[in-house]
Amino acid sequence: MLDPTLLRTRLDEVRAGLATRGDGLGGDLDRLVALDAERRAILPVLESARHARKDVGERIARARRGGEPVEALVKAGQEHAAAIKEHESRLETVEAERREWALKLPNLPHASVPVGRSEADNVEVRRHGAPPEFDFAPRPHWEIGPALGILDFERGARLAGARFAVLTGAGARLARALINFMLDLHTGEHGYTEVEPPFLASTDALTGTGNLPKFEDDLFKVAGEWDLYLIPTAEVPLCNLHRGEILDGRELPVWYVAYTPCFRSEAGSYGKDVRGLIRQHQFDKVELVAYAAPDTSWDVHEALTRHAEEVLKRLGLPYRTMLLCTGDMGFAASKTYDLEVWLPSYEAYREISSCSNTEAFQARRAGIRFRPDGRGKPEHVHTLNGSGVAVGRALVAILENYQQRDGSVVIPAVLRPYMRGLEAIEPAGG
RNA sequence: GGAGGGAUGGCCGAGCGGUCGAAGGCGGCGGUCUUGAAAACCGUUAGCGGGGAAACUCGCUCCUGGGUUCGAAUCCCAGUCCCUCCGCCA
Repeated sequence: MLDPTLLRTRLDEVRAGLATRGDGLGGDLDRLVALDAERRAILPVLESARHARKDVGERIARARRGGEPVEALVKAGQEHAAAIKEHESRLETVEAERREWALKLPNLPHASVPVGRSEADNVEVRRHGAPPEFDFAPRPHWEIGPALGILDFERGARLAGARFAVLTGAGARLARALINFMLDLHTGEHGYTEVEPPFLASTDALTGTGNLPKFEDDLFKVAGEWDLYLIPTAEVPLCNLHRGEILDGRELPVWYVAYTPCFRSEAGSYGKDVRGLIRQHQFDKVELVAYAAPDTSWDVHEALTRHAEEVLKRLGLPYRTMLLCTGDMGFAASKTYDLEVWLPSYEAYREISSCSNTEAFQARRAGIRFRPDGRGKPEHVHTLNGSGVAVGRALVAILENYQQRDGSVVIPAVLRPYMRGLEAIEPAGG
């Protein structure tokens, strides 16, 4: 949610900022501003009516104690009550519509974000490692995995349909090794607190992060009388951990990391990445979330991005860091870095992590505030999130970048302790 | 799934439908006493939104949402969460 004061006082800037996202929402803003003005007009009228009612109530109590007649006062009270009811219902109507509009507006891009229309306008900020050079024809992971007997798409489909896969043996173990390696790195060296949250979330939680009301189609909803969805990312539970709370500013920033499976219906992505593990309905991810005071959140954003990069560095995977342009950013983000890992099968860098600062956008929706010095007026915190990193895509990157001529796949050194010392996954008996 | 009990300020805990935003205690803060501290004593201490330069002032807030009433922490209905017992279960 955008700052309502900003909407009131600097409408033109907001309009210009949102336009760079290319969502095309000029008229929406006018309606929103009108509703806001209407709300603010009703409020003082309603409040003075309430005051009058309260006043009459006290006079009745006093009259009664003094044994005086109260009929006229009661009559006046009834009239006030009727007026209040009327104003309240009007306010309710206006407020409901205002909120509906407000929740559908995306975040304003930060000034340092390049203006652009699509992926093509993103800016590379740094690069690490170089794509491997093979002296044989490298194969894509959807051939390597099944050949090694560690990855099975047919059986995934048998269990749940298209875009589901099964990992077996060393494949399953590799996924678990990646999860444990990442969690150990972030908790042990980067200072994160590990969380194991519910894997389902309520409408309120998903509204807090910005997934609802606009993107319900991307979610799996639980059938029956449940107000629950499968989480599309651990960002949802981690950002809602402190929903409705007032934090102590002296304890900021706070850092959370969680491993969870993630579930996305990927509606609207038909035909994209149909082969392999790149785009699945279910995938594992280790997610980083930070709550920061506004004056440090941009430093925290850089730090969090570096924490995600460290995973790729230690895994020895070549990657580059991209600053997303205005047109390619997610709904809640004010600024986003994507980490893209080299995938030989695509002969391209593909997204493996996305690190965003949402500033107060989510905090305003979710009511997360802090008191700077532990006292005084609460302000909204800034929330940040980043994949640290996507497990499925990391597994893909390892299979493809570490493949050998004989069909085996070398295990990156940092993962071997998690693989009982296994140095490579061999074709024969894994 | 069945049967009960509960939700009040930072915490504990009172609260006949009418100056109740709420007794009392603890904790916190300020002070007296003391070389210093403790103890004791005195005072003070909820949040949110709006108006005002300020003193101050208006509204909302006793789990949430409805209802009854001139007036609800208090009465009625629905829901959420927590606890105990039974059943079931990893």
